Amino acid sequence: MSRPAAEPGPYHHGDLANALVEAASALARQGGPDAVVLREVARQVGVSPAAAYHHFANYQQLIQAVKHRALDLLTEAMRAAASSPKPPPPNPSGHGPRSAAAEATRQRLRALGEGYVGFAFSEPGLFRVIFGPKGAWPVAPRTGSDNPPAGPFRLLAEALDDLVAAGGIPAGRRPGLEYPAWAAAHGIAILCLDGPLSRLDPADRQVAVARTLDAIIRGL
Amino acid sequence: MSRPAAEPGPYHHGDLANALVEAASALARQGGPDAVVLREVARQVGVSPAAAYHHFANYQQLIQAVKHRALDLLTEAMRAAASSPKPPPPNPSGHGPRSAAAEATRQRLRALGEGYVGFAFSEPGLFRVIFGPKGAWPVAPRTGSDNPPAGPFRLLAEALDDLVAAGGIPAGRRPGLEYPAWAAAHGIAILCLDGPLSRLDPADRQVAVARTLDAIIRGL
DNA sequence: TGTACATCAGTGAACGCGCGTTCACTGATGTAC
DNA sequence: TGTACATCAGTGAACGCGCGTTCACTGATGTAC
Repeated sequence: MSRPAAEPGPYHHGDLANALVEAASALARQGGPDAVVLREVARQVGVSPAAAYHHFANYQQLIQAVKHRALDLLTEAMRAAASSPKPPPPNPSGHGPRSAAAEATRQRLRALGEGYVGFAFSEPGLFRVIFGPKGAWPVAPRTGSDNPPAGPFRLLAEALDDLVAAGGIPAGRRPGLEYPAWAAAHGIAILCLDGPLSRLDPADRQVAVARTLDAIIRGL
Repeated sequence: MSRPAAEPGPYHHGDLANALVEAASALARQGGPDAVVLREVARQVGVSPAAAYHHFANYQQLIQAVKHRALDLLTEAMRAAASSPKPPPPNPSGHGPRSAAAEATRQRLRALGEGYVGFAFSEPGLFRVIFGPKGAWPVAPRTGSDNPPAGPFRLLAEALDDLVAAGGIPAGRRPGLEYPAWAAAHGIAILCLDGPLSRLDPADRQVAVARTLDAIIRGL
């Protein structure tokens, strides 16, 4: 873990604040929230622990910055997953024909979920920092808020709005649908990551995720 | 936190192992995993920290016992919620009539979910211990296992089997349905407890839970 | 029924660890005259 | 153009904390004879 400290650079670092956040994020990637230790962050940058206090009031501010950064990455992962074109699956039996527009939107919604869960699996450390106990949430997402902050919640809300517009779900059922959608994706992610499903082998895990997204989209 | 130590009892406690687990569980109830501190547990019981080592090999064994106990309570809460009789809700519009047996089973499934989430809200400390990072999971729940260990997972699996038997879902869709059901319940619980939804006021939270259970049961 | 003795279940002090944070300080930088 | 000086951004040592764990010990218990 503790590499030999970087060779001493110039006395003034120049951009220590960013360097600290960067190093802290790297530690978070590898080891989650518990690995984000102020002293170790300073060590990585090659600076004394006290130096950090010229740029952050305390530890909370540092971890908060890491959290913010990780949340941005999660948002970006979801956006990328949803915008990469995917062929629609064969029409599922038993429910008759559906509108192509609705099906496409549903597919995009599913891709958002896959992006979310995929990020959790590919960046478990960052995912744990985002939802871990350290640091507060920037803004409380609220249904019906006129302008929710950009992020996973807004992407989800917009996709659901689109699905209503495409006729995929009755408008009367729209309010509060973010909750089940988010809960399902988050639930399967966290159960597989840190919960009792963490012992599933990758194939079974894949199945669990697919079943979950299938079911929740069917149920919206 | 640290009350004045209990008055010294007899030199030999008599049932220190149980007393330690009990005290540790009480701390867990109030403060979650982080509150389960060996030294504090010993303090509560009125015994030196070293005494614990005559009954537990190490801290892991102690927290494991607490986890086990909490898991039993969760199981019991679910069982109780599912067995208390509830009148079926008015037939939801739009999907035509359903068999009464299926509807009753669906209702029981929902009650299981409510029991799960209700436990998370009424015993957040214990819930966090169950799913927290400390201590390992007793047994990995696996779909298709012949005899899964008693617990939430088995209750869920049985209810789903019953729903198939009652004709509530096609048998072909049964495999792996535990995952979406569990994920949805767990997801909404953990998002409301420690996640970004923790700022919802109780009424909104109630709505979020209801929507989630509605959607996932509809989607199974 | 009494006594020696092995065993069990406690004590109290200490160890080593790593943390976030503070303190008085000093080296580097840039601006006013 | 050079110099005094305020300000900024580092240093290194230390503080206080609480943790899990170990150690040599001692008091209580129960069993064999």
